[in-house]
Amino acid sequence: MKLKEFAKHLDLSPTTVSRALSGYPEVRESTRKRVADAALRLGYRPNINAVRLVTGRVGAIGILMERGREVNFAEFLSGMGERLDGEDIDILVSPIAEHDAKEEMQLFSRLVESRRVDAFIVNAPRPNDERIALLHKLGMPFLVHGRSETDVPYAWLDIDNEGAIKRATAHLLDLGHTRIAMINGRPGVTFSLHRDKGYRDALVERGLQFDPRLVAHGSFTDEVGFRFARSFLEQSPRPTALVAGSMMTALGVYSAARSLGLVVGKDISVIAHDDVFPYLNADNMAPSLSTTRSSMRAAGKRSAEMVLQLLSGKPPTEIQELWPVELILRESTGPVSRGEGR
Amino acid sequence: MKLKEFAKHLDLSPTTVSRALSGYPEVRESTRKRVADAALRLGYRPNINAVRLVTGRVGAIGILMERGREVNFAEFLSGMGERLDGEDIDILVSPIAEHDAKEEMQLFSRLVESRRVDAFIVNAPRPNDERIALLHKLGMPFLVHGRSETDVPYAWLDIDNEGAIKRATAHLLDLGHTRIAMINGRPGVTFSLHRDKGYRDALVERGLQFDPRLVAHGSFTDEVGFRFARSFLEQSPRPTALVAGSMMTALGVYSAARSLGLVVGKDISVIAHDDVFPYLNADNMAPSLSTTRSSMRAAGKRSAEMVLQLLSGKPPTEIQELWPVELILRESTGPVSRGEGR
DNA sequence: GATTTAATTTAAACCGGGTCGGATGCGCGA
DNA sequence: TCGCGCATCCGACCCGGTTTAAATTAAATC
Repeated sequence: MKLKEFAKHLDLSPTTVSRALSGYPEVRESTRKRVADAALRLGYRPNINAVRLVTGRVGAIGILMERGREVNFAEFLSGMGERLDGEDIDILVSPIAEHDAKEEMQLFSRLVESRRVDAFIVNAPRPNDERIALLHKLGMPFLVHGRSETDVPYAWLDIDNEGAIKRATAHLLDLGHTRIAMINGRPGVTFSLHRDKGYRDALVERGLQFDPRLVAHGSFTDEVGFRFARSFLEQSPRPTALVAGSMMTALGVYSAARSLGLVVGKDISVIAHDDVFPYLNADNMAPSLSTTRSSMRAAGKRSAEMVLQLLSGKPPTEIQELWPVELILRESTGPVSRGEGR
Repeated sequence: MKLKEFAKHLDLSPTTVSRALSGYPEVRESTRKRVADAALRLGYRPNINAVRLVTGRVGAIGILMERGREVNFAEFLSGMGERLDGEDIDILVSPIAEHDAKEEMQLFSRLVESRRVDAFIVNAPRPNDERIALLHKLGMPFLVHGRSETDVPYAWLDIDNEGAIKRATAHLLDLGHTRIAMINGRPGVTFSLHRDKGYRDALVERGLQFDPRLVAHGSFTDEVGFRFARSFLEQSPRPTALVAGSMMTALGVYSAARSLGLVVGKDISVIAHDDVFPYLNADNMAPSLSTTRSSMRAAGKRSAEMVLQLLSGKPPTEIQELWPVELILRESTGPVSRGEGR
């Protein structure tokens, strides 16, 4: 059913019908009601492509899904959906493989320039992220989930990675641990840098020296967690505590500890960062896992909200939020055991 | 830059330019080249909304992301992306909460009727799934990931859940286990039903009786795995083997076993279904986990391919695939230990 | 060289709505 | 009664391309 036919049914002009449905004030209330009812009854719905052509809006927010970041990603999406439910805005996901940087940027350019979305969400930015520069140059509204160091003014939502890891590390120090290892995220991305800083600062404040052999970088998989944890735990002297970048990493760490006959929470304390997945709960691990916690879903929801603000014209520099991170202590952390530590 | 301006630059009519870029045969090769070069140089790109309006195609495949199914979902998406890379087709994700069925269907109807996508992928179908009926009624092309029992002819891609679980169960029986528990997926969805059938058939073929107290249904989370595994393992006589619906479930099962002082692979054999996540590897678990394995990513990739076939006019009934599932034995399965079993 | 035929190119008609700039009609005060 | 303002409604043009049908040009045939 097209607008014209539909309007004829109602003995009205297409103009009036269009306005009635879009809520313009110059339509009599009774007329509007009549139109709305008929639309429902006859199942009329404006052709979305026509609307988009004429309004210039696409009705979609774009987001890239990088291979290897799928875990948190789904939760983030889900959060976005919560907020976008009812708005007439879709989420357009472009999965991209981890090509080399150049190829990735090309793909990204194509995506942005083809204007299939009204705004973009950029994940896991790096300092001076090229993507941010490009989006800014092209005038495409965007929100960064995370932060970047750049001259471009931009909107962002980030969690306090630095503070979280600093606090976690400090807590382990308070428990008497002095050799604390960390399995961080991929090298180069801002959040990994922030976490590194938090870790170092905590050490420095206690007068301890940073030991590069105790820090590793990699993606958030059990594989990486297992491998690095093994190599850390085989060092001598052995670290007595370990900060893990994600729940998946922690699973690998637990396995590694077990494979070496070490008891988590006693021989080795573990704190991991938890994005709060509905399918993997720190409380259910054995022993239960101490975590720095921040809901990825909540971040997704809030991000959607912030993008909407962006689209309604609020300046990017007024759309910036830093979220605190909780530290939740469970069984995986304990005082350094006798004979270990300093 | 609009088509008209761009054409003027080239001293050609918009028609010819449009055709040159779309690869129609009635344009001289030299002309086409000239146009293509200029397009690149001047950065001309057809307005996507205009193209969509006139062609009637949207250039997007829709897929619903149900809360609670996020884990596998991201992998599936990623696979789709692999195939869709280069095609001018986006993935439109609509996250939906688990409302009541009615509300969910309404949302679904809105989504489908608004024609924002060219085709749909339906996940986790039930027998006689309403969504399938609706899509069929509306003439919207769709692919079902999984199967449904319905009169409607439809395209689908499914893994052989029944065969996989039957084989897994049979293997456990071969090892001497007679009390085998199963933590299946959500009740009501087809794949859970298929798995139930595989489980029962394996038992029946060995002349064993089905015991409803040994089967549970729930979503694929560690929480569910933990809870059900505990309750199974506290039964007397205790089951000596357990089939888990997912990797996450298995994590919960491992925790439950540990919390009861039972050794996986010795006191209790475990086989889980593995969708193959890059971040969670059955080999890295301690002990390593025996699995029925089928790549969700591969399924996503193939699904995208099948949708493309659908869109190019191939009849749905010719687009149906059942994938076999591997059974991979690792350390978590072993013969029933002395004193246990029958 | 005139006539066909094939190869290119183009003008014009859409695709299906939104919205600007008037119409139209009615009530009210002077 | 006339003029004016307000509440409603409508005609026509525009969004930016694709595609049909027709025109133009080049190549082929006799």
